[in-house]
Amino acid sequence: MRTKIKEILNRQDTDYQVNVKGWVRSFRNNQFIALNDGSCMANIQVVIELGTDEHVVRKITNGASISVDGTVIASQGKGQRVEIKAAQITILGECDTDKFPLQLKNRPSLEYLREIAHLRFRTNTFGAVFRVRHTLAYAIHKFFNDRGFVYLHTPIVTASDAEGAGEMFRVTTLPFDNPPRKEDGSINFEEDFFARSTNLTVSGQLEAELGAMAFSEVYTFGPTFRAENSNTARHLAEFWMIEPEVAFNDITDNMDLAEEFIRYIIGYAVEHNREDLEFLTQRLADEEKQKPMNERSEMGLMEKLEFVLNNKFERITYTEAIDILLNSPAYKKKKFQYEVKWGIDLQSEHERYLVEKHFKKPVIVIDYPKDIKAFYMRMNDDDKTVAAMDILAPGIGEIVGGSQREERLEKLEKRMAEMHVPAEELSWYLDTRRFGTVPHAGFGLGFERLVLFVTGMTNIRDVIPFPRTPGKADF
RNA sequence: UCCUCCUUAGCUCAGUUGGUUAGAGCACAUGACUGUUAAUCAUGGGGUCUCAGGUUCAAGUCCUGAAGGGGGAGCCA
Repeated sequence: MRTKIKEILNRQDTDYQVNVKGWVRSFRNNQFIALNDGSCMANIQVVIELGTDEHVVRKITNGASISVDGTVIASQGKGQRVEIKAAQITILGECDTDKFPLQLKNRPSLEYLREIAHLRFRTNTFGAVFRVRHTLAYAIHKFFNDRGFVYLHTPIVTASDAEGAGEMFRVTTLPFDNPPRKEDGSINFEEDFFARSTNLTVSGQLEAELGAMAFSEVYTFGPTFRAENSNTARHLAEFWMIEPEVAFNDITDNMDLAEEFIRYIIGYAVEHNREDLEFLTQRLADEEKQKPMNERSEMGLMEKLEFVLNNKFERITYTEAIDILLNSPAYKKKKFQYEVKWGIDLQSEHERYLVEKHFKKPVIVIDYPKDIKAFYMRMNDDDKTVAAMDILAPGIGEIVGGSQREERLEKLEKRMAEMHVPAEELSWYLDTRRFGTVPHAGFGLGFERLVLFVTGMTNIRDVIPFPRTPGKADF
């Protein structure tokens, strides 16, 4: 019966028999094995007896997997509370140290580790990142479940391309070299698997709205796909998104939900992954030391998370945001590259100024001009703005995008016509407005951006196990 | 997609004005070592200087192009 290393390190007593299995992180002095099984950041020290079979000892190398039977005892040395006095060591899998790229004393770069993503889980950094990622995913389900939300599985293959959230990946079984064609020469998708053109989903929102019109509160949490040629540290072609949708909620309820949600899951991670987050805090601090003074962030990672937990998000309207920017020293000194005036979409530099310089905390911006937002967002009484909301986070930018949805059929149809959204393809969506429509609101949160924020990592490719980006789909 | 920077040993990096046989730390191998903590000590092996052209008596170093990567921007989550 195997015991997890985390369990042994958490127990207060000693002098009991255990079996542990894991991977060797280091082997010192022909005597001390640092063993890790991924259950926690810390290794356990295994002490081997004099006279252990030399054939076995020679195979205890960095990266090798072993099984150890022995006794947990109070450590005879400094540096750890307990250790395992080994009675029997079995080599499960040898590791050719000459070829194994991970060594404790090497400092491989994150970029290099990305090329060996199948092995990077065995490093402290990625062990911590993906344990935190797991905890966040669990906390998300727990948050919604505790509040009576139904987890709705929206389709991954979709015929809907009406939302316009981005370029889509086509799904087809038609032959590439000689697809069936119509008389006008266009490809005849009626002969395709689904008898129509289909794509990978860019968002589950429209389908989530259908569920909210019956269950009152639903959420989706699944993969989404965007075929944009985006090469940045904040974009992936395949990423996971959380999209709650709540009937009877207005934009203020929506903000309250989003804020409570973010605070809850961060708090859950801080509570359950403290060791990992403290390691990541130190890692980030070490990385920051490489930067010039003026580029360093004012807060450490743990400090930042505590700050978010203890401070309300700032809430402003788009119009107020524009005023702040127009009156900012940065604007007066012509520091902004892009023009600032009412009606523009806020650029990265504007969002960064508001979040990182002006408010120095997460900011919720609402009531955007209708022309820069999607057709389904609810028109405000001024007829110029819509009840949209974006949550902007320091270092990440937009982490949440949401809105109160337009529940009035005539207004929705009018907006769809203005924005050239094909109403006939979305008749199922419009049915919700025909049959017992209610005010409702929801938002989308990019899971990897949340993981970035919580782990203090800076590249989104380092917080998803196997990143898919333009030109890259390894593993 | 655009701008910009980078590519030298398994990894992280030096490499001066274009000039002899391209270096260091770590890793790895061999040996020593039973209380180590990124263990330590000794010895040793390890290079198509990303690739393809070009300039030159001479190119890791200069020029052109390609590929890969980083940072920033756009699109967004």
